[in-house]
Amino acid sequence: MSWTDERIETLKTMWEGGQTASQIADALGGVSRNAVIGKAHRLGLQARPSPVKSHDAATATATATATSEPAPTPVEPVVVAPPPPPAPTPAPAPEPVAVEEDAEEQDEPAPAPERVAAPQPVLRSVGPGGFVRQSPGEQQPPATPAPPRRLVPAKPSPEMAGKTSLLDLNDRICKWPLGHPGEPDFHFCGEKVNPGFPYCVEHCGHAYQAQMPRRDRRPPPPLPFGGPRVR
DNA sequence: CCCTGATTCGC
DNA sequence: GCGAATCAGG
Repeated sequence: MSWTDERIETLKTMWEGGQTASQIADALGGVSRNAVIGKAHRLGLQARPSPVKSHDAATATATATATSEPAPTPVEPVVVAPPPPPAPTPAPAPEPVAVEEDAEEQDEPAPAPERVAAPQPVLRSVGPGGFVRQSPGEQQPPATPAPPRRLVPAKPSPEMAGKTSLLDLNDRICKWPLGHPGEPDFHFCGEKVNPGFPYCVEHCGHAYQAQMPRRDRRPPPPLPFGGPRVR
């Protein structure tokens, strides 16, 4: 298997969406999770909570040098760290998007300085790919979940006529994917969104459900990015 | 044991 | 560039 554009796209989308390497690996099929991780790194995607990465010093010194001098006692032994700054910075910065030449819409650019403090209960949502997403109030602002990248050529085929293509996506239409990318009739729902959400009311119903049962292994719902093609 | 991601290194 | 082997924490 080789890393085609489409597979790389899927990898990025899933990786940034918080999927584990294993999940991505067998969603793609034909690659090991190691391959996925390797590729992700080569792509510069990274920066994800890893269980293994702390290499802070302090591990070495500990090993008892029988003779005193347990610690040089750096200045300020017990001073508690200063109060944490507010800065509610969402960690993953999905890299600045380059493609966005769209003429300014006639409405406000929506700097949205004030975040609507949505009293979201601890509610996880499961996206169209069957993967867990953050609740809108929790972290991800009501923005496009998938990279606003150009996946598909403009409107190559007549089949696309009347369909909502990637290019038609904007902040107020439902981005629920229908079909698989690459397939001739792949398009998006296109309904008017449920304000504050990336999907229309109906699809929000699908997207946002309490994640109740055990975190079982991948359910088989259709992936939005052309999941495990037949192997 | 299982899982996870990170790194290395021969190809 | 690729990914198996290996490492290492949870």
